[in-house]
Amino acid sequence: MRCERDGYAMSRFADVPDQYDPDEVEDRVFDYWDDVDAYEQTKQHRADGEDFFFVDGPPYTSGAAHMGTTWNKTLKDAYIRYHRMQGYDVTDRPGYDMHGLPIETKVEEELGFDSKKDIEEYGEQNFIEACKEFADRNLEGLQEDFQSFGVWMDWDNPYKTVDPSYMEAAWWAFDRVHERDLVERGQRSISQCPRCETAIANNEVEYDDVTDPSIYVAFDLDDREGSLVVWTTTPWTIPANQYVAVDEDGTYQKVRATKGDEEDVLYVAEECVEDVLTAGRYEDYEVEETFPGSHMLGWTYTPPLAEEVPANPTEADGTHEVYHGDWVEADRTGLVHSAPGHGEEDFERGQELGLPVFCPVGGDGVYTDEGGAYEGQFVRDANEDIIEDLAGKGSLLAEEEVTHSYGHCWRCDTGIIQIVTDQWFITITDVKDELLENMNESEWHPQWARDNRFRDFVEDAPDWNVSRQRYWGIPVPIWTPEDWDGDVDDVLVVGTREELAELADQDVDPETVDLHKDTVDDLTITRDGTTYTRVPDVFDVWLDSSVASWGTLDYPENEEDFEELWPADLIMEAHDQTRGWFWSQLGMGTAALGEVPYEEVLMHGYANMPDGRGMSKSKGITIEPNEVIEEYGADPMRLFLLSVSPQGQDMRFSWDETENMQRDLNILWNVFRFPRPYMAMDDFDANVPEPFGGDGAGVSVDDVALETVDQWLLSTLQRVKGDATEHWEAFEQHKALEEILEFVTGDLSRYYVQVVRERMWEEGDSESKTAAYATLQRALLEVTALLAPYAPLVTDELYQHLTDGDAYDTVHMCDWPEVRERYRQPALEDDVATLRDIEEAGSHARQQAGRKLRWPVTRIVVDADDDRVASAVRDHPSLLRDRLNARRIEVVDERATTGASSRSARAPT
RNA sequence: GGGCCAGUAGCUCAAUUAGGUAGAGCGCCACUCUGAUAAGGUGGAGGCUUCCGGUUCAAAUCCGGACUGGCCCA
Repeated sequence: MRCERDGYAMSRFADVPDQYDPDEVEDRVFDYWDDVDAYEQTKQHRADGEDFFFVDGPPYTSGAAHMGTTWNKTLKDAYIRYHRMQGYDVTDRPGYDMHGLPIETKVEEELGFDSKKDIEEYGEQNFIEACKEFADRNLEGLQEDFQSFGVWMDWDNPYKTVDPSYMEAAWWAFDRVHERDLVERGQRSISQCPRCETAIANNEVEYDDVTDPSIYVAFDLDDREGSLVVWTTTPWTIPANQYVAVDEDGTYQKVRATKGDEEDVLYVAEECVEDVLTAGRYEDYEVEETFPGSHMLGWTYTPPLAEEVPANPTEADGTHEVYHGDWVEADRTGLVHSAPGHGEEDFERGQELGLPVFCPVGGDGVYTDEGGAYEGQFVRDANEDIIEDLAGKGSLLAEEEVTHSYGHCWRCDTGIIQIVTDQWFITITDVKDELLENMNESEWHPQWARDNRFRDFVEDAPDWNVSRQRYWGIPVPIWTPEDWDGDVDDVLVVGTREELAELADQDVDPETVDLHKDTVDDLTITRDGTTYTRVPDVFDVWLDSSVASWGTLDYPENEEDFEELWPADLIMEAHDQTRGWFWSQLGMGTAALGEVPYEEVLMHGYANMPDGRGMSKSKGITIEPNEVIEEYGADPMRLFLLSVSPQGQDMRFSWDETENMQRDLNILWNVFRFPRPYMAMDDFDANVPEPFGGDGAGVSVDDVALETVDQWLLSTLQRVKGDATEHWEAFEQHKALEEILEFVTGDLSRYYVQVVRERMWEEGDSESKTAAYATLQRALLEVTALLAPYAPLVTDELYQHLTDGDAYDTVHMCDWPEVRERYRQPALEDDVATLRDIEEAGSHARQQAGRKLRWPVTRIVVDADDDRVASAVRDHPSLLRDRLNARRIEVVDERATTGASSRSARAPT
């Protein structure tokens, strides 16, 4: 038994503050939770329940919780609480995504770094340490943020993607993927951030409008008069030109054009002739020939910058020729300058054609010595020289500017460049069918998210470039032999710390080894006389969270939980994760284990501003969760967040609705407070049934003579519980909330309390009064439990009062309220609905007649238009009589009266 | 540029599944009550259902097209 704690007195029916003050409730309940270890007790309480494996999508530790993460964690918390109340032993380990380029760039900013050189000078180890500190700092902030609105997860034991045990989960998975022959090293055209000097994934590219040169260039044909006209916005790729692509089915023309004394013969697509010649400021032209693109295949030309860039393999077979390209459209000129060393399509077609890959640009965006005349220049800076050189040779037909959307690094906003480099891939395109099959094994809410959005993404997904040329990440666990020829079968992939210790030439303690780059880079492996060294890359940070479903269980270090729990029963994230975590988990799960690692997905939306705009911290367009908590409280904020659909649709934050939620909680508070003085006076022995943590003693609704309205309330409550449960099971907790709140404000407050007030005022012993007490007690207990997942703080305080501390230590240990069929009386619910309508009509009549409710009237005449109305009145005469303060209620058959509408009541005679 | 989702009262949402006069709660205004009073009661204002076309006796709903917002992709 508890008694008093820090002024939180529990004596029966006493000390309930007059008003609902969310701030004070929060203070009291947070302290109380600490005092009684409410969270630990609740978990312990369900320890023997059926397992429910929820996996937390780890938020990235580069900032504070915003409204989106707040909504996300509130949803997770509510569903975890609901499942616990349903008896499940729920896995609730929170996670944090702590590696990656975003943190590196923030740390670089803090340290005032501009490039990789600064990092190298500072020292890899120091830099990694700084990144870890940064991530840890933010993690602490997030933990506090999440707890500030009552989220119950295992805060003492979060999974961190930077812990060796977690990193090992990624190594293990990658080893599996390698065993399944899905790891490949190869050249690909990738997006490269020249500032961060690393490859970035397509989904890390952000598109912004920029102004670029727009040039038309003539490539002189070798064996015939005239030139091919190509168009590009990246003059810096001209040095790497290898071929020109046309559409073999398109229509092209040979045009003889003149300006002044000058005469040029140009080849362009028919549809583009007009525009090209206008751009080139030609005065006149004549079409000499019209033919399909196929006619031009095999024509050769001399690249205009051959002299400036001698390294361009001009002599190689098949270079500087015209080929067909599927992607070519009659846009601009209809002939596409192609550089297999840069563009993705250019590269792939070039591979098909067996053309050399010539990329004279380094990872920093600077021309290498292969860049010839442009060596040492940053590509964008070289544009000017290149355009000038082209003009000098008479190859520049036109120079304009164009504003178009262009890819930028998601972190540092530097314009990306396409270059071909060696990267490590997981070739998920080899298991595309399996991915699609596995995808269908998972159930999504809403379903269209899977069948439209996600399917499209999976179908189009290219191989996954998992390597990054950076520092703060999980090192790629590949060791390559000296003089490696590039065959992946010859590399060593290390799957665990144990294995690393066994293989490494140096002493490694698997218990304490840190797996970060600064540690493992120095480790070598010698096998059969050959020394292997680690590749320098780290993993794409998306790979980190892709292994969360086993990383959260510390697998492979701990095998037991994995065997029992995996795959996840449920995950829930916002719709941006279709390309993110939903995808990376499916990809990694399939590649490593052949399975999708989650069974159910709840995909919610984004938290937008009240006017519908997206929130943006950098633009200062945000509403911060702590502002809302300060203004209206944590419970009201949660109630609002949980009052909107969690299925795919964006939410507009609403201050008004949050205020309404506070108002509704205030009504609940008032209803709860109302009977307490009377109960105290009568020393009412309140009952707390066992599912609510009590011993079942005291006066329950089964021990008293329930009156009609009591029975009605209990019946309605059963309906609400039934509906609420159905809504929760369908992942529509917002509909459940709406019904519960409607019950509280509409049924409990507005009707039941009004009806039973007079019974409370009866002096001395009264069966009727006791029945009302028991009914209210029961209804309040159940409502409190129903609202516990939504408003965990205030409901716990109400619960303490309702149980007088003589039950569980927290409402969150209660079972989810069950429907009791024996209390159901649908006919009575209908009758009372009718009576309430009549009462309303009666009140109206009184109002119009100027007779206040305190003045009794001798009779009220109900003009019934059907039998059900008539019988409702006849079956419950006293209820209506009391409500309308009439001596007599009469029902008149509709045929006997005229002019009155149905269910109307006439006041007074 | 392409895909998906959304657009209904001041706010949050119903009604769209199978076309049939657009509803609720809150907020607002007026009146009222006063033994839960930041509660309760009665009445009221408030909508060309984003816009434009089409199908139909009939469209918020079905079809086509725009616009706006969100996410994703290029």
